[in-house]
Amino acid sequence: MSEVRQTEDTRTRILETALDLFHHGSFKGTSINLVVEKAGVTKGALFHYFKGKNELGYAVVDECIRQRILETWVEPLATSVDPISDTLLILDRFEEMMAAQPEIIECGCPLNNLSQEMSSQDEEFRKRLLALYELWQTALEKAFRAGIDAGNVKAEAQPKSTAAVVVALLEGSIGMVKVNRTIEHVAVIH
Amino acid sequence: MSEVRQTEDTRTRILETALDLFHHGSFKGTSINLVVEKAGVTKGALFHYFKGKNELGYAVVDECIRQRILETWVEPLATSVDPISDTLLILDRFEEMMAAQPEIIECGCPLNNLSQEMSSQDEEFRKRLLALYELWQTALEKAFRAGIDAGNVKAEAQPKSTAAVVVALLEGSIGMVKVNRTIEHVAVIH
DNA sequence: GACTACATACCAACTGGTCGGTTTTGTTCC
DNA sequence: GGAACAAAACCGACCAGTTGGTATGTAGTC
Repeated sequence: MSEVRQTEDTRTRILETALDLFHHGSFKGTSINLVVEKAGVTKGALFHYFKGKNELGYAVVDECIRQRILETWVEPLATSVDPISDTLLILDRFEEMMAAQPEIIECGCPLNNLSQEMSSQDEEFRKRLLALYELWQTALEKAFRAGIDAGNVKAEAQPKSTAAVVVALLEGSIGMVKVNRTIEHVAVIH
Repeated sequence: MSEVRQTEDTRTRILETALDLFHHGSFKGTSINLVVEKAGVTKGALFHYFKGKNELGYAVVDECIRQRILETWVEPLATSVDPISDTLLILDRFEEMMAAQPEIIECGCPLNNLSQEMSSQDEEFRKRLLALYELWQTALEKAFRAGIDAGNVKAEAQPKSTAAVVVALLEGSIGMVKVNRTIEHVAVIH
C-alpha cells in the first residue's frame, strides 16, 4: 500500500517524537535512547541527522515549535483587525483541544516548558526560544496596531507592552493549569 | 572560634544547598552527588536524613520554598488593607534584589521552576507545590477582601479570580524575564 | 566507486541508591 | 564523676543500570 518512505521522513519522525517526549517530560529528563525507541529508529539514524542531543533540541525548537507558533498565532492574527476577540477565539480552540485530549492539560506549553528548563542552562537554547517569543509577540503587537486603526481597540492602548502582558499572562495561566490540573484557571481570563 | 555545629545543622545545609542547585539548575538536572559535594557532606549523611532524591525535593518544597512564600507574601499581606500598593511594594523589592544579584534574573522563581518541571512527572510533587500556590493565592485573596472593605479596592472586584490572575501574570512575567534576561518585562506590569 | 542513509556493538562517565562500618552524643546506673 | 551502653549521626567504598556519544560496518543509489 504505502511505498517505502525514506530520507527526509526519518528525520521528521525523530523530530516529532522528540517534541512529543520533551513536551510530556522534559529535555534533560528524556534520554536519546527513549527517543530512538519511540521513533522506531536506531541511534545511528539519530546521530546521522543530529550532531548530539542539544542539536536535536535546537531543531525541535527551530522547526516543530516554530511551526506551531506560526500556525496558531501568527497566521490567524496576520489579517486581524479585532485582536481581542480573535485572541479569545484562539483560546477557545485551546479549551476545545484540552477538553478532547485531557492529558495535554498536564503538559503545559512546549515553548514555555523548554524555555523555563533550558534558557538558563544553554545560551543557544535561550536565543532560539527568545526568537519564537518575539515572533509571537510581534504578531500580537501588529494585530493590536491594526485593531487600534480599525477602532476596535481603544486608542490609548500600547501595542508592544500589551502584547508582552498577554503572552506573560497566557504562559502563566497555562502553567497554573498544569499544577492545578483544571481548566478553570484559564476561564478566569475571560 | 566557632564551636563545632552538628546534628540539625547538616540537614539544613543539605536542604539549602539543594534549593540553590535546584533553583540555578533543575531537579532532574542536579545529581545528588553534586548536592553532597556542594554541601560539603557525604552521601551517607544525605541518605541518613532523606530516603531518596524525591524525598529531598519534597522537603525543599515543604520547608525552604514554603518559608519563602510565607516571608515574602503571606506575612506582608496579612495585615494589608491596600493590597494593590502593597503588592507593588513587594515587586519593588524583587527588582531591588535582581539589581543587586543580576544572576538570579536567569533563574526564575523556584516555585514555578519546580512546578513546571515536576508536577506532570510526580503526583507527590504536584500536590505539595499546589499547596504552596494556594497559600500564596489565599493570602492575596484575603488582602483583596480587606482592601474592598477598606474602600481601597473597587467593590466589584472578585477577590478569588483576581488573586489567580495576579499569580499567573507574575509567574508568567518572571518566566519572560528569564528568557529575555532583562527586567524590562516586569516594568510592564506597572 | 563515492556518497547518503542508516544499523549495531560498544564505551567511559555518571546516575541514584545501598551497605557495613565508625564516630558522636545522650542516658543510665553506680 | 565516670563506666557502660544504645542510639543517632555520619562515612565512603561499592553497585547495577543508564547516560550521551562513537566507531565501524553495510545496503542501496547516483
